[in-house]
Amino acid sequence: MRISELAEASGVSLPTLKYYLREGLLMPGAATARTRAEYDGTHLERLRLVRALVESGGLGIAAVRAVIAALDDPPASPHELLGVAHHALPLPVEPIARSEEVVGWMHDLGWESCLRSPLLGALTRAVADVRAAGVPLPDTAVRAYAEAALRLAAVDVAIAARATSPAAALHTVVVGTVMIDPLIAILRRLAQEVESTRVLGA
Amino acid sequence: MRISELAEASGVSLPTLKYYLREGLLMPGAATARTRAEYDGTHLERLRLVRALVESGGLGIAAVRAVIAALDDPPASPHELLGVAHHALPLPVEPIARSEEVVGWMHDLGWESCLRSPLLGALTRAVADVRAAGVPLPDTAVRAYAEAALRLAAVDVAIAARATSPAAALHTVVVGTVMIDPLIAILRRLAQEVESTRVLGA
DNA sequence: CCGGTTGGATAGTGTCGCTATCTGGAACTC
DNA sequence: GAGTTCCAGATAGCGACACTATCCAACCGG
Repeated sequence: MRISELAEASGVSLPTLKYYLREGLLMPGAATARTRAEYDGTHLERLRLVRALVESGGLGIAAVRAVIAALDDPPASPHELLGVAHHALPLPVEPIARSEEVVGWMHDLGWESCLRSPLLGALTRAVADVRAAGVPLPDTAVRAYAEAALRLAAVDVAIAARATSPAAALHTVVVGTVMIDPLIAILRRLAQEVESTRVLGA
Repeated sequence: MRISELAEASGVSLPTLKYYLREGLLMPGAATARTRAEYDGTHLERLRLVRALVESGGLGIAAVRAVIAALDDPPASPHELLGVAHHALPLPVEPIARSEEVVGWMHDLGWESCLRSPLLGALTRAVADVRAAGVPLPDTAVRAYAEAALRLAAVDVAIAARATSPAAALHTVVVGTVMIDPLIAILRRLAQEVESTRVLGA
């Protein structure tokens, strides 16, 4: 299809398509002449990915480019997969130096495999920010959140394990990680309503 | 303290302080003269809240203003508390018309108390976006996510229940809801590493 | 009584994600 | 083959946002 058809099929405006081409978020079509190129389903798919990452995932253009670069260059072993995925993704908050407290939590939880993760710096920052905002956050609460997070992660891994190729698995993990965050945020708020009516009665 | 001292104590630049005053995010100090005002600990506290909401929570100025307005006007009953809190908070994604599917999920989960929530439109959108990005998302996965979300919410409610006044509870719920989202996102990624090494072996 | 700070107002900055326009050329239509 | 439509590539502009800078008159502290 031609670019105008791609615009119509994807719902993305033609100037925006050109912008994405310039920024390298969308690969060029097959040139059929010096002023004509042919686009296909892969372009449509890529566009859906880009729009989803930007709109629902809240990623910036540079972050989307990094994600795409990672997806185009999948690791050989499933072992490195998460590392590549998490490295391509921006952190939810700016990390600071990891605190003793969070390292202690990792030990308590038996999460020794995370001790080298740069995410611990982000976790330290997130906890500090919550407390700075005046919300009490005892050890037990973090522990409970972590245990619930493990259940979330079990679902994530189960979904990713169904992928048929490393490339597909990487796609699922990267996109799933960033796009399911808002899904979980919404489910959490709904669950708060459920839980609070349960606790407080009608 | 004077405004310049407030700037130094809070780490927020003086022009930014003036900006927050203009935007109504920071209440005016007690005027000691026509060109002099006195600020105190409450201003420092408010500033910490604003910075946390903006930097860690990712809220815009308008959203912060709405949150602050809600906090300054707490509801009488704990029953309305969540409604006020959720109403003041921006949705993680732009909602669309709720689908039959998500309504069905609410019934399956026994979450009938959510059937009127505007969050269902956002949930519909989030699910559609995940699928548009090419990640399979079966019923069972959403169900499992929802059950984990219920555990998260149980912790939220337990934290909020320890507040001593409706105003404090509202503060905890609003701030906790928006600021703990990134915390959960980070814990989820750490848990993914744990879970994947568990499943894939070393 | 005078240098330095303050409140209030207004204007400017940098970033981001597009959006609009221009140009030369190619393709389709009749 | 003339007329119309479309396209790639390049450049410039826009609107929102979160600040940031500057100016001025008032006023305090020494």
